[in-house]
Amino acid sequence: MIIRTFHPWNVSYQQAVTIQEELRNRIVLDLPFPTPNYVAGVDVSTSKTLSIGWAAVVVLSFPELRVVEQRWAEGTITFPYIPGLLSFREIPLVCKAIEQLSIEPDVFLCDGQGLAHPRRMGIATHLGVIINKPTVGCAKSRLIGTHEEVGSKKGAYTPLMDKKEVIGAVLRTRQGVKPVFVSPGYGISLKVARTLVLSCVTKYRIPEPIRAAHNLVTLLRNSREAGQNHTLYSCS
DNA sequence: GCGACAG
DNA sequence: ATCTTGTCGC
Repeated sequence: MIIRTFHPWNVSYQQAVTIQEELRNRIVLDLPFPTPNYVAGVDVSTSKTLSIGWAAVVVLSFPELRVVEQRWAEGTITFPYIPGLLSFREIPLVCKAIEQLSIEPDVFLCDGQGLAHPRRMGIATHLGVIINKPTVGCAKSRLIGTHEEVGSKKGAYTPLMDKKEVIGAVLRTRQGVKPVFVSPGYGISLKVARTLVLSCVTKYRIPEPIRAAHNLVTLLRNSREAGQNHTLYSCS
């Protein structure tokens, strides 16, 4: 996939916020979105000590949910984790992985928020604006917004509200576990985003594409940082 | 001023 | 996100 970045990543906190406010005007939610053939999952893992990280994008066929392509990238992580500015920390590396794709996914599921963000610029939305492809935010916890209790059955959901605006859905993907926070990233409606996430869930809380990407980055990190652990074990 | 706060 | 063991429940 060809990616054209139109803003710098090495920026200050204030510059990052300004960029988000500018990019907000480029959000589109009504791109054509037929039933997808390929759904990608995106995730990033960071080193516990060094300032490096790994990004992975895994493409699954839909609705079979079989892995058909996976790409990854290793690189320096410079931007700190600041709630609300996650995209400035993770997207540069994510783009390095996405660039290598030979298949062009119909939609990308991201581990984080989309519109459910103070400036409507969660990592999923930011990524979508950059690659001009449909994206969905699927976070494991809340950044902003309020909501009622969610039903206990798989598929139950309740709107996530910011003031009087619906910014996402709190979705129960499995009985007996915490719900996930789904919000449109880019080029997709909340309803379609929510049903897509549910369609990508099998027996786990997290939808398969994101799970696959998370497994890959975890594998990469472990294989790269195994050295210290092996030293500890060999002492006994 | 204080608390909350994706990954 | 990362650290970190066993343990309780479907």
